[in-house]
Amino acid sequence: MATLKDVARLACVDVSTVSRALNNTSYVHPDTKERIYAAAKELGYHPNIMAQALRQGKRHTIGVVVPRLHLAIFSEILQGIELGARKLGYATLICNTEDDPTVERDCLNRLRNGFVDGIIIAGTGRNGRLVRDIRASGIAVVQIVRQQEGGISSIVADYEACGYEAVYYLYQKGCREIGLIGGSLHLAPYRGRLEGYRKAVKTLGLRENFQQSNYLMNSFEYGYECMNQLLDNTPGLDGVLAAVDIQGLGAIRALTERGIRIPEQVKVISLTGHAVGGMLETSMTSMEMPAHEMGEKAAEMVIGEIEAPADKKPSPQCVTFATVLVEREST
Amino acid sequence: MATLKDVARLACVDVSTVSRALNNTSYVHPDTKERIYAAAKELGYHPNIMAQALRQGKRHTIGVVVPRLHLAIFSEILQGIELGARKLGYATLICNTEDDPTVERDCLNRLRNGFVDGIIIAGTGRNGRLVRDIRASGIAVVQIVRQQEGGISSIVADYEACGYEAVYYLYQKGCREIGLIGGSLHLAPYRGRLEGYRKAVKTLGLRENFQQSNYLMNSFEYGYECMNQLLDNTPGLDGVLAAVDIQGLGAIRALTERGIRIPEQVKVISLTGHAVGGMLETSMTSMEMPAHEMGEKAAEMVIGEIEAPADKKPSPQCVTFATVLVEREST
DNA sequence: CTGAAAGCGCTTACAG
DNA sequence: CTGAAAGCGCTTACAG
Repeated sequence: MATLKDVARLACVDVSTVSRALNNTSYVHPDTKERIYAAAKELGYHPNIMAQALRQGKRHTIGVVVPRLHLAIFSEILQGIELGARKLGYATLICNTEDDPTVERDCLNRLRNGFVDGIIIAGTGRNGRLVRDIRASGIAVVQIVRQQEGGISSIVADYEACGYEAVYYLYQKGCREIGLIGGSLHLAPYRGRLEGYRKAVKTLGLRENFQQSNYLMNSFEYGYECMNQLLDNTPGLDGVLAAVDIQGLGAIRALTERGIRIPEQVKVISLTGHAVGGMLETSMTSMEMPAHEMGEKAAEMVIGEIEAPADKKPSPQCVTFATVLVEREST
Repeated sequence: MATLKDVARLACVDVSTVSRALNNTSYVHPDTKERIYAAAKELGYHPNIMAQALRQGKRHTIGVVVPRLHLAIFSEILQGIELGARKLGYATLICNTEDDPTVERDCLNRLRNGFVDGIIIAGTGRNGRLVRDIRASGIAVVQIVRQQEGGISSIVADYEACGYEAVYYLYQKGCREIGLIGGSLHLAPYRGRLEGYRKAVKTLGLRENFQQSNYLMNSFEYGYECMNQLLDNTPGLDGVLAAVDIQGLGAIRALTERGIRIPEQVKVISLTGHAVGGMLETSMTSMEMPAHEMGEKAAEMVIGEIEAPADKKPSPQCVTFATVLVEREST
């Protein structure tokens, strides 16, 4: 790899002049400039980002830490983050933790040590202390979807309203025995949806049927298992909310296997819709969060925080997006 | 952020001693060591990776460039890459290009300039020159899935066999008029599958029905549109191969809308199965490549290349994995 | 308009 | 066993 020094030698000037010419950071005589450009081109010069970053203390890069990418809303959010970051001249580095706190810890440590100016995280919730440390050390942090730490900005959907409205929707469609397939309650999104569900069920005078399972939270099996449990334990069940699409697929499979017709006998709605819901044979009604927009907003927020002068960093804020009902064939 | 110097000052030793102690790179008196550890802990010291990398010329990080993550095989391959890299002490930085050559170019340039020791890429095929340049500049490169540049190692599935076997399978199931939904033929995987399809169809004395569309290649609409075209143009169609799962979903939708029953009237098989195929209401028969294993292998290869001494870098090699038929309900 | 020098935070021969 | 020094590749006051 050619370095500044190589270019300087070839162009017969000092490295500082080369730096100034290439960065347009002060006037350089046009002739000199031309010689420098020619030399840089001839050598195929590319600045070493590590050295630049070390020197400048800025790398125009944000890190994104997500629990999973495969069949999850995060891959959609990511597209928004990347777009937002790109618009503002930042690049994006993604770390996928598979919801493993140990992996997450390693990712965060790696990112903090000079890789990025800011971090957007949908965390496992098990590294709160580390996240706070990182923020305290001057790296901008924004939480997305999974809000965990107070005092740190976050972008979320209105999970409670989401659960609440879904119940009302099914009720209005005629359901009177509605189940909820959930997830780990130490995570805000699942907890919020349960609360909304409870509130609605209570208000409507219905029974509460909340079902969890030991399978991996974001999985087909989780939905399948819960659906079977609900069917066994709840005579008259006629509607079910699945926390995420992939659970919904499992639920649909369980219903199909028992010969139960959707939506005639049981209606199914997913509380975290992403594109896949519309592609199914019986397409799935979903509450959808504006994933793309939320990602873009997160990028804007974290970059805003990065670029704010040290004496007036913005206060942490929480932006809540409404979810919207997308009606399809499963209800 | 505390630096080596801060630790040195607090422990009353030279920075070089601190470096040696913390890295266990030569003997340091136990007492000194203890003082240093205490100091590092007290200050919450974390080494600056940029500085380390600049100094050592190694960063123990590989970059992964993929065309998309949402609903694609790449998110599954990624899990394998990450596991393989982690096992060997490397971290992974992911760049998602959305199959846009311009974005890809920027990603590659960013990665080459000091961010990573090696790159695993499933490319757009439009930055071949740049990829070769990067490799020539000493950064290890491995291509995955999409083999584009000769002279650069690659990990692929046997696309031709995949297309060939799928046709034979459908034939043996009774199909006599088999269509293929394809993708961009400048990409090796699509081209290979078409070749296999053609060969099989010819051998069996069947008609060739290859269909493309103008929609985004890896999309539901692509499959939907192609399926409708095939149905309109091919009386007696009784089997169809979709290049990727998501096209298969579109095809199934098109069939369902016309009241055509799967698999009784038309059988559907996907040539790039990933987990979603098994989760559908009518689960989809697929040719599956060992995505996880391929990812892990790619990580091993690129790291092997990184760590080989400069005088005996391994020669580029191409590893081909067999795809396996997973029979489900759509055939 | 340009050069010489210092320094970002680290590692690593070289002495001792 | 430890310190002083050089240097990775860059940028940026400071002179001139």
